Amino acid sequence: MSDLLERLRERGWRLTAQRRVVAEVLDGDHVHYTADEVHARASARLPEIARATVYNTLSELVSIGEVIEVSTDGRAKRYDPNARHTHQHLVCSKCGTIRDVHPSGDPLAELPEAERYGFTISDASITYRGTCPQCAAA
Amino acid sequence: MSDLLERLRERGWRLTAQRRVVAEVLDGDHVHYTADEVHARASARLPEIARATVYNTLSELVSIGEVIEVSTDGRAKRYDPNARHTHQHLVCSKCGTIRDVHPSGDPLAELPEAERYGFTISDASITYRGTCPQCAAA
DNA sequence: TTCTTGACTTAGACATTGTCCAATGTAGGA
DNA sequence: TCCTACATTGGACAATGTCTAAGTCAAGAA
Repeated sequence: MSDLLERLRERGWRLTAQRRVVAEVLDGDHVHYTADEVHARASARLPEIARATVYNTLSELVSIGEVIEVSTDGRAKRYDPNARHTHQHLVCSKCGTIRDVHPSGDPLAELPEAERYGFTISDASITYRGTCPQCAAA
Repeated sequence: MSDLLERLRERGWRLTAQRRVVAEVLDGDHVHYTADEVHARASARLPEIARATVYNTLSELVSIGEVIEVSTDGRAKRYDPNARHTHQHLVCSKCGTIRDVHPSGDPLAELPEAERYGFTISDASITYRGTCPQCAAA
């Protein structure tokens, strides 16, 4: 994740302790925390970090494309740092767990011209829903 | 939409004025209101209808599969009454307009077994994002 | 190194969306 | 018509996110 900090610096960002901590929390694959979870984990390392700062930093990371915002259920948005490799999401309807998955087709190519209504389409995201093994066993 | 009322009656639902009004508001294709918009439109016909009643009725319609809940942006969920025909959604990133669309492939079939992580998958939804003609012109 | 400055952070008020509950009302069967 | 279980109401509450004014600080300049 230090390369993320590097990229941020190249964009002229001021590297504050708060931003560093948020970036560290988001480190790793298959991480899909809510803003609140990011705040909780960041607080563990930097107790005085403000909620607003976490929201600000997450929004900035999303706007420059380093992190993807995932809203699967109308509850809290989740933040997915694995933005450099296109992938889709598999969500457990019961516990809300999210996995990154890689389907075979290209959904963008599968939308006929007649179904585009003049839109300029930039992106397609697929959400698979089901029950995870843990919840199925319970 | 009177057939919806008929189906509800068959399920043993009590047909109250409030439920009737909510069903009427949801009548038609390409309708994707938020709960608040449903409430506003229902209030126009039945001024004393409570917010909680609208939420209750919408939840019930979703749980019996007459209406689909769509959360495209982490803001308010939208309610899509066109549930009997499977379809996907095309969302304008600027104004939030939603259109129903029908891509060619079957996303469920495109998720390899190795990418299912033991989940029992029940459903796949695709959200296309882009800019609608109106917003592109502005 | 120290200074300066504009960007960053903070705390808390506020906004939006959704849920819950006790009291009241009523649809539909007896 | 009367009963009663189910539905509705209104308002409190909860969860998530946004905004603002005042204070703080990273990083370049001198």
